[in-house]
Amino acid sequence: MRPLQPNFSTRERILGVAETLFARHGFAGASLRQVTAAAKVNLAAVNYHFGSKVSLIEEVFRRRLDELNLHRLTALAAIEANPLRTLEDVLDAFIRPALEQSMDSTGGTAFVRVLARAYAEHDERLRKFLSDNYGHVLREFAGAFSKLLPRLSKDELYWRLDIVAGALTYAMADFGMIKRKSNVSEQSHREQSAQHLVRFAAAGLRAE
Amino acid sequence: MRPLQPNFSTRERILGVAETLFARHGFAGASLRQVTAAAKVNLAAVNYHFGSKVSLIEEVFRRRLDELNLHRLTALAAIEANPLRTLEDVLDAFIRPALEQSMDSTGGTAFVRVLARAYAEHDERLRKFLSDNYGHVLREFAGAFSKLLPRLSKDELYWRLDIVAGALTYAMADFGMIKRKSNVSEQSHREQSAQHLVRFAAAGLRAE
DNA sequence: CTACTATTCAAACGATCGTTTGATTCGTGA
DNA sequence: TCACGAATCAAACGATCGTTTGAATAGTAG
Repeated sequence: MRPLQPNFSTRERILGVAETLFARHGFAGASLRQVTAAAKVNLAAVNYHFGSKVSLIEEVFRRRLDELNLHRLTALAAIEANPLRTLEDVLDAFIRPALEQSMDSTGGTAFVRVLARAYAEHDERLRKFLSDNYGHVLREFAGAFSKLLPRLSKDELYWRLDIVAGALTYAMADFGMIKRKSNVSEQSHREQSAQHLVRFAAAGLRAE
Repeated sequence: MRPLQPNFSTRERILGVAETLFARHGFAGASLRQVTAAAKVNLAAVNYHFGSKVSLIEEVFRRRLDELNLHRLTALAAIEANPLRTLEDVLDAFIRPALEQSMDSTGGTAFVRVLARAYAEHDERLRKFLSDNYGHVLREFAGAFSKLLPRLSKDELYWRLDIVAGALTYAMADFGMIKRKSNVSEQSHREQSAQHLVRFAAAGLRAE
């Protein structure tokens, strides 16, 4: 038995369905009744396993972001060991883990849309949660970019990184016209996406 | 008297407050009771003047987008008359009207955040409404970009325009780290923003 | 002034929200 | 087998949701 260890199946099923429905209808728009019905679990299971809807939302983020940002930092560390590293390398260290995760079989596709929603939400609690738990990752990358773009002022760099983050979030969420052609695999589609984003972002960061 | 012309004050007050609260809490997150309370009007006034919450949301978009896209098309037409037009000119025609509107005194700041939410929402009805009413504007701009980027395939162009749109939406919504310094005017802040966005987007579109 | 419509208002509708409760079932250690 | 905590369940809580109703008020045309 696993005392104090909540039922894995129920807990994971709730997290997966919540991720999907939060991506589709937003945090306020997806109700716990929809979530639990789709997950085929009892309504009370959410409060039993997570305590509240807010905690469930935070856990949806934690489950993906812990792994994602670990991969990002690992990739960044590997890049920084190379003295010949380029802007494209650093961008790739940031973008590729996100695209790879969004490709995984356990439904990471929905999570990038949840992330996009988080950007759109101005909810103070959610922003504080993300900043408290993952702000250091963004700070590390900002430092790496700063070294590679010495001619940019700090303000200017932040300006551009903000745009890059927005474009990345937007593109990854698969908004708009980007549609995968049926004759290219999901794998190569993501590979192309990463190359596009890296090239586009590098050009923007280097402009002028 | 103005028969069939709803009370201007009440109607406008609802639209303004709704825009602010939709930007802050989302379409599902902002209730009609919050809206009408903040607007100091009766709860039933929303259904009286707009019919439903969905219609109110659409009217919030229509009020701003009619004017915004008119300005965009006007600016584009002026640009296209010039045979020496550049990519930056077309981008400016798209970006500047949005930034100018977000600067106006009647609270356009909130609207760009509503727009960002609309991008994040996957709501089919809302997407169809926007596509039906304003899709032709995007199509016109895509044509203008296409002429200036003849070496890009149609797919490649759409890829990049999608990223540009994402970056623009994100940046305009004032997300992340971009903060106006207290010693620069709102006017020059927006001017700088437009220049940043145009420069960044042009570099990305021209890359490779 | 009167008649009529446009508008505002308080109140209530049924539905759904997140959360809590208390009983029941499950699963294992002793 | 028994006991006990973990987990699930149906049911209900009060609150809030969007919407509707019917009466009260405002404001003008005749």
